[in-house]
Amino acid sequence: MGISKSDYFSEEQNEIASLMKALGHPARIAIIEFLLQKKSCVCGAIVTELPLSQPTISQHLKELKNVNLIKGSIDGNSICYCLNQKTLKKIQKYIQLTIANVNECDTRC
Amino acid sequence: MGISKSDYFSEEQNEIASLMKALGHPARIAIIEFLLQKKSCVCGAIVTELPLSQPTISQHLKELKNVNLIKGSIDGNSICYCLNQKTLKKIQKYIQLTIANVNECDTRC
DNA sequence: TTTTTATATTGCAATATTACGATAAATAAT
DNA sequence: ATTATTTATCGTAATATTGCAATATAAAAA
Repeated sequence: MGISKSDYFSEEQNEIASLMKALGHPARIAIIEFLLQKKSCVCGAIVTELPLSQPTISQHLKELKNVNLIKGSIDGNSICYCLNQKTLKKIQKYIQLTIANVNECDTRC
Repeated sequence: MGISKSDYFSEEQNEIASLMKALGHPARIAIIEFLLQKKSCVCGAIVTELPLSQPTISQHLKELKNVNLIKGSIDGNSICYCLNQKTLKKIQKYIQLTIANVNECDTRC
């Protein structure tokens, strides 16, 4: 249906899935990487950097903002976006606590 | 358009985005977590565990398999799915090399 | 061989995502 | 005050995702 039954999963599972989903587009990965390099954090610079139109970038920024991966602050005429350390650390921590200790398949497989 | 201009981004950006996208659904997060706990790695067990129909689970498993997050091996009548350590490590490494060293916004923000 | 069990595939409806032109809104510059 | 600049929003078309019933497939059990 295109609807995901989020009620059936834990809050953490839903939250992590939301964050992963937000990172699940190359443009948004590129935005995150751009902000990590801190070349600039002004929206216009991102629009210049990426091969997408201004409305499209604005939409991607909104999605990243919706899950608190970035935050934007008004800076005169323009808007300065920067990464939300707290949320990124949350992802990192999740990866550490789960994925980090995978083992090879045991004999059952 | 629903089409993402993947040609415009780097191979790594596209690959990471694909992996994140595959993790961008609570059911698939739940599947990964289930396999991490290794209660069992047979498909049927996952169907029993999750509140989704068998075809839906099968579809989610297919998506995880498509990006090499899991691999399945035939075990008689059933199929044993297990995590692909290599791919999970790739995610972990990416997180380490990027997200892990975020700093707070500087004076420009 | 027939039946059961386990998983995959097909087909389809509902919804979501992606992209962008046009336009709005809001501040800056002239 | 007018114009330019910057970002957001609206509207819309194209495509993708999600979910499941029905059905197919394939091995196991009877």
